[in-house]
Amino acid sequence: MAQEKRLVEEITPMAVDFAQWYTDICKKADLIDYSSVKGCMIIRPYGYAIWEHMQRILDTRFKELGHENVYMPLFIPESLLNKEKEHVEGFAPEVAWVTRGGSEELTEPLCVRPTSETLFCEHYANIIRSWRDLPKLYNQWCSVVRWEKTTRPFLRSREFLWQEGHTMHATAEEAIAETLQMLNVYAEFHEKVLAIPVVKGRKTDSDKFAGAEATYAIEALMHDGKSLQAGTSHYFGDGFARAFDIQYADKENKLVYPHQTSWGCTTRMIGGIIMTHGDDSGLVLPPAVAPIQVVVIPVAMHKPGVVEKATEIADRLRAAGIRVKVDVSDNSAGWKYAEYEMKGVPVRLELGPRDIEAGQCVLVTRHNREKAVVSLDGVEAAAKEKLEAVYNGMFERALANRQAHTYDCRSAEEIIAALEAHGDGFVRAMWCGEEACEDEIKARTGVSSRCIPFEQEHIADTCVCCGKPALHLVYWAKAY
RNA sequence: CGGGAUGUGGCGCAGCUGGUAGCGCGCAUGCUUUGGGAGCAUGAUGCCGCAGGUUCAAGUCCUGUCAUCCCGACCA
Repeated sequence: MAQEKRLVEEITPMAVDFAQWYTDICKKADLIDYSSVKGCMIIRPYGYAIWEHMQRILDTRFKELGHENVYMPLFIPESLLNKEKEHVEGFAPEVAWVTRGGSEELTEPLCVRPTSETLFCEHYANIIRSWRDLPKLYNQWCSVVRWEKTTRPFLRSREFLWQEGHTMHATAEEAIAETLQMLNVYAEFHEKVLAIPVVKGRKTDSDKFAGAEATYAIEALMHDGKSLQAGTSHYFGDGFARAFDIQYADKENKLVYPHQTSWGCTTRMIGGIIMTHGDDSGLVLPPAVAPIQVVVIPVAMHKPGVVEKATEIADRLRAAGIRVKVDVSDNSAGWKYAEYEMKGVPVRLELGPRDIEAGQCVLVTRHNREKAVVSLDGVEAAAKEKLEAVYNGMFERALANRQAHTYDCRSAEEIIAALEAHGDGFVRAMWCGEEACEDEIKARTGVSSRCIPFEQEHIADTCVCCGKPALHLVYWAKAY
């Protein structure tokens, strides 16, 4: 029996082993391969194509908002990295160093950038002279290196791809507005493009970026109830400007310090897609970033006219602006169904001799496997409708999952009980603002503070930990 | 970085008290098939993760190392 043979045994079920399920998808959907260096993954064409769509959409948005792309060097001299105290203390433990060039020891070690604040600052110090030079709205797409101890594909690799925006502004107000604007860009990108609902908020001081005055982040809840920080935006005040001696002459000809921001998001978002939308059959891709939006599967391919018709339909869809692949390989139709489900293709179009005769085809949406028979006349519009339906279905399902796993708690005991009863998820609880309470909650319940959400609610008067008057509602969760 | 597990054809695994490496899937070729991972036939593919050591002899024993996974501490 086919059942005994378990032909479809590619992916470990989520319920059996979530981490293995995740890794299986990364490998079996052809997103990545491992390399010979720990934590450095090979992003394969299918995975990279997803990243390219993310890049294209974000880059367009950044440019609409006035940002310009630049490229900064890969290396940072040790002395430059050391200029801002908190920054270097935060990053030093995970920095990779180059100490030799060819056969010569370098007189000064070079750090492989873990982030580029220092490089941008050094440059800004040279080019910002007058209030007329502001704002500076720079962004770069690059990879950075952080020598992580525990690594996982997309979620935590030693080298990862990202974009980092670094901006300089005349006033604090303007810089803060930029910080929040970019956080909103990220939030909107996640919700409208990736179909991942996010919580926007501010990080607590203990979780702040090294050297930042305030760090804002978006947090998304994954299938296993853990939270993924999916994008961050930092406000630096003039701290780096002072450390790097960046000054400009304002309109009164006084020398003043500009105010700075930085913001970034990474290939980690691909991990977020996997863990938000994936299922036991594999990846489920948001249509907007899917390398293949519609896969056309000719059924009974050997019969005359089937391949021709499938190709014709594919051409029509392509002409309508849809990313299409028609699979004419000699695998069976069933094999192809499974294959493209594994790869998360949002819509499958089945076309066989009976369909052709009837002037119709079958459209199957990946996220819920619903089949619909549609007329070949106007198949373009039908496919677009389905892509829209996939997006909507994905977002609603992810939102419902988050709501089902968000718990309001008033004590550590309630937190423990809620997680025990309903599984890991977001805990919403009031906090007094003391780091000691943050630490204690983490020690007692396992959840750490994720963010202080912009959308505040007053669900209790007192801190969930110490019972003193509460300052904020905080989202807590186990985190990636 | 601490605790645990695992490295054997592309993938999944077997290989006992050391004795010249095997199975399933996949892959190649041919024929028959094709609406949910097709069948038969023939065939190819191994520095047993890597480096040392013990031994007449190492996939097997010992040491080290690298990688992957899990649990902690740290982090996008």
